[in-house]
Amino acid sequence: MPELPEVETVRRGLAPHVEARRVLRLDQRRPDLRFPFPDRFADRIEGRRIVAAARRAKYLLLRLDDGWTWLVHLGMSGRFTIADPGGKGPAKARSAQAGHNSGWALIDKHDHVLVELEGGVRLVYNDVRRFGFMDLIETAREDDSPHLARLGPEPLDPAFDGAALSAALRGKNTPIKAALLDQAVVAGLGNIYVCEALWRAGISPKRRAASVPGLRAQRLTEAVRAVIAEAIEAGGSSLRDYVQADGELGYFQHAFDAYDREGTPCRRPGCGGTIRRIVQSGRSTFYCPDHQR
DNA sequence: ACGAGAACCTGTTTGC
DNA sequence: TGCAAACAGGTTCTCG
Repeated sequence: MPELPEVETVRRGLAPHVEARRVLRLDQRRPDLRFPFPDRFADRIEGRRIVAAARRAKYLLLRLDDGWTWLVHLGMSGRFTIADPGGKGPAKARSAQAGHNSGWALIDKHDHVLVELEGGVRLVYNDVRRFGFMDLIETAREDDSPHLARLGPEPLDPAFDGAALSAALRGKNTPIKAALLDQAVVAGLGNIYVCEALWRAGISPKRRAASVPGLRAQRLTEAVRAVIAEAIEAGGSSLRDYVQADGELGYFQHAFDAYDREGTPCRRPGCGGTIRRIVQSGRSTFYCPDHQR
């Protein structure tokens, strides 16, 4: 899934196509994704104008002109793309497994929400594993919504500094790897970028979170910031499912130093270590035992 | 109260 | 070659 850089890339891809456009039709093709859709979901969006495409952590926030925000989480395999009226490009990127014709050209069986906007713009939300979800929240009170209320700082926000991270990690016995995946500590990191940030900061993923204060925490915030900024710059990572809004693939995966590099030489100059894979709270961690302490 | 693990769902890769 | 187990970017709930 999409971690913060991928969601930001999707946001940037969608924004010029959706902003200031009215939603003419929304076709919700099943009652739920990870959770049920809110009541009268399509009715409450059809006829509204999308005034802005924003993002908080891994949430895409489409601001509507009636004071509500259409919240989208892509889960592990969600894609939100611009459909090409000609059926090429994104349709191809969505791996056109035989679908059926619904008046929207050929659709995939995992295309769960189809949207038609003014000007002939069509959006497709596709999600194979259905871990994603959508909701409608009041824009003025969105910070109090259950989805957003407990999120920590954005990694690129200046408020995310060494002192703030130290404070968030205080008293935590869990490994630093797990702590960074906690969206209340810092919002938007996932398995890949946590591994990358720890590699850069030279911190062992097994180290107790509370033992990363002061200078180490400072270095860690800088590593997180750099990894996230570079990944956004590269248009995100393309693993199995992820594609940008226009169906193009991201490039950051070519820059991984740790993630999915088990058994390969550590790329840190002069290190000489070998990347190892371990499992922490049920998920793969990739790190270099030599320079990550 | 905290932290580890399971559960949610489908598709692809790996290993015997 | 074939089949089954392992694994995949996230979040949330339960259990100890």
